[in-house]
Amino acid sequence: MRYSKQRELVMQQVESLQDHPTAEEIYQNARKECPGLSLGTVYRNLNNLVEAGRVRRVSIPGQPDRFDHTLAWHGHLYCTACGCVEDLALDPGVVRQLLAGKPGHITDCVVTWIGLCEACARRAAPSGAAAL
Amino acid sequence: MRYSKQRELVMQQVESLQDHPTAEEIYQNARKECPGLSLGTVYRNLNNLVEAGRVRRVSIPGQPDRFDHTLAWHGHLYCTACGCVEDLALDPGVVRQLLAGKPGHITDCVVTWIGLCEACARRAAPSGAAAL
DNA sequence: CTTATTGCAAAACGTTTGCAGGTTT
DNA sequence: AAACCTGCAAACGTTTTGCAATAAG
Repeated sequence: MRYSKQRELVMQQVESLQDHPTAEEIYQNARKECPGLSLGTVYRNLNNLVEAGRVRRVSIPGQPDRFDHTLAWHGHLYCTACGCVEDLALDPGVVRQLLAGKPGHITDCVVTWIGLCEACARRAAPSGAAAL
Repeated sequence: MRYSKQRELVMQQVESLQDHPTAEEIYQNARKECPGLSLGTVYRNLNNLVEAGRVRRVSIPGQPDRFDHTLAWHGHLYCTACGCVEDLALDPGVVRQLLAGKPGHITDCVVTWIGLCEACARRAAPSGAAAL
């Protein structure tokens, strides 16, 4: 893979916008530093970086793909209220159990929680009310 | 929700094509019994049925949505070789741990395994060779 | 000099929607 | 008759692609 200003810029954006940006968000931010940048190039470079293992793709059902600079295994919480995506760690024991004794040949396991993030949950049930 | 021939036909297809059909597959099959059926109607009815809780939507990253008649909680294995999607049960203890102690207010948890199904894994590593 | 990479625009893809007409209740 | 549902076709949002021009090695 040959060096390119655009690719490094995309990489930097994924690292600095740590909140799992979409391609569009990366494009809008990167354009400030490189006005001629095109959205197609952002997509192409995100695919390059994912394939090279420098970036992870985060797919949330019904949403555009997001991109994550954290390479270590983790899951994501998608908040249906504010739309944010938060990293959620998983106990190593649970991860082991998730992968153990499965048929076939597992190469990856994606875990996504759907619900409200902590801030939105607090907003929804203010006065210390029980939150399921 | 008012009765309609088309909706019941879509429901039947999800039940009889038990291998998590896509909207397109449901459309192609249902058209044999109802030639005038349109793809838009299939999508509209799948959305109705999902909203009514009679059908579950299965989202696999980078793939068109699939639909599942099994309502009980379970995960899916997506085979990158043949493209099939298989149900995979999860130990109730693991499910409890997946949901316990999470911040916010979790309403659902999606678990998807990526790899090879049993048949494709056997094909890839024939003579009893170690798999992973 | 060779070939990866770019910007652009068009197209692909899965899915949704507006509308006029047909069905269900 | 009122409300819902349909087929059709156009539109949508996201992502990919073909191309001629540019930049990297």
